[in-house]
Amino acid sequence: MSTLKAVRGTRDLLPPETALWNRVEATARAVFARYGFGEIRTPVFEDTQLFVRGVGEETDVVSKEMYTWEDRARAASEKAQSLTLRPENTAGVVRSYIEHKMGDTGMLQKLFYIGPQFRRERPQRGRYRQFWQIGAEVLGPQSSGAESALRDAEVLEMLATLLDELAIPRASEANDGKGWRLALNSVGSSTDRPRYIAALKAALEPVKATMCVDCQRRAETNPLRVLDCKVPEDQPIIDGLPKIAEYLDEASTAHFAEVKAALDACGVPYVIEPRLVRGLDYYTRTTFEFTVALGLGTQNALLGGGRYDGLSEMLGGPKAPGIGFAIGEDRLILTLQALAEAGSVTIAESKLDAYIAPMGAGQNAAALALAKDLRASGLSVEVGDGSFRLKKSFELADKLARRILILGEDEVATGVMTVKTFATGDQVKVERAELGEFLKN
RNA sequence: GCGGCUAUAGUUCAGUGGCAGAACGCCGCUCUGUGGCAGCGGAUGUCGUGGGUUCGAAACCCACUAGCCGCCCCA
Repeated sequence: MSTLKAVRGTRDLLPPETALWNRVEATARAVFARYGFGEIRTPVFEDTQLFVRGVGEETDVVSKEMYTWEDRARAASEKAQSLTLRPENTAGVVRSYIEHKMGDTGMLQKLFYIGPQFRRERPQRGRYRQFWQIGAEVLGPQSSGAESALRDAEVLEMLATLLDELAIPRASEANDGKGWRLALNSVGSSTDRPRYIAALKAALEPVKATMCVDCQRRAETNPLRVLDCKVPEDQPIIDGLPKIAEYLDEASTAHFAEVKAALDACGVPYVIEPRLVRGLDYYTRTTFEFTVALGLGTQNALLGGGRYDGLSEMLGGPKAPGIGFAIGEDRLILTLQALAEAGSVTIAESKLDAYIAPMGAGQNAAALALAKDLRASGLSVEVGDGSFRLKKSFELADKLARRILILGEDEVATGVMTVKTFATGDQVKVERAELGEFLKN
């Protein structure tokens, strides 16, 4: 019988790496809390229609990357329902917002989530079929100010703060651009965008034959993607294409200007990227992407997001403008690991406070009882086995803990423990009553 | 989904048709209450899976699976 393995594109996260995941999540939670966000947990699978209507039927995510299946009908009267593992979480959050009538509170909703998402793509470093996103959404009725450029800037400033606190450097000349970089654009309102796409298509018509084969295809299927082309020969042509900025209406132009002004006021660096187009249909106005050229290869988008003023209505809900983002947690971890490898951040390996080495199996019970007391006082403690030779206990202890606590017949009888600190090599006798205090230093 | 590279010990890898290897790690001993350093010894294993070629395959061929790189797209 062949052994079973994690299915393609999925993986096990094991200690000690999970400690890093926990640290990242704890940092994110702490930052989100300071900005007034509360946690939301939505189901991992939803009605397929949520993504078809929300994300967009023609997007790659929906048209070819979803895990979709027919739920079984258990009774003749019941209809089989098409269900899908969530490929992203914004649609689910907005569905929940509508379902629980959060807009009726009149309050601005600030929600964050941390959880797995699923897309059936070809796996690669930084791209998995089950991957994790840390995301947040700000949305509400118009009277709550959800549409304000202030919210865009606040979200972006929060992200800059989070990355700073995770010790991911900002890109600069000093670090050869090996830090994070915020690319910003506005794709206009839901009426601006179709007008722009039509103009783009028209402008491409006479010149596309001279472009690369990929662009010839994109000109037909998805003209916006032509802007992303990296082929050097195509750049002059692309530079001559209409710019989205020329197609923004007055309100969108003003909104974008306000976002930029607020970012300037907060000291958040950004680069306007007129070519930044995002693949999900719900984006309007502000779109952004944080990239980092470190540890990710071509999957260098660390997080992405944007405004989605029409999404709630697309899902049959009330008008509820909003803005949100999703961080690729897997990619964030890869970035931190690459930084650690380069020595610019340290991923602290956590050592236990003490390792108790009973001398002989006869001391095992006393060792466990001592461990219980020390653990109750908040210390992290491992208990060795009395049948191990002392040399082996020392070797194990040195790997696992900062100190070794030797528990032989003498120590049990006198109540005076022998404690050795590995870093200094100091060995002292400590009264059992003072042991907890001693080990805390 | 397309193209390419790769798969050998716990890990990183060497091994171009003739006994399955190195380093690190692991276990034991030198050393029966003292780790890190050193010396000596030991075990590493479905050579990714299945088939084929061959007297003989880890190696050559085919298929499959998985990872990685690029494309598409995205987090």
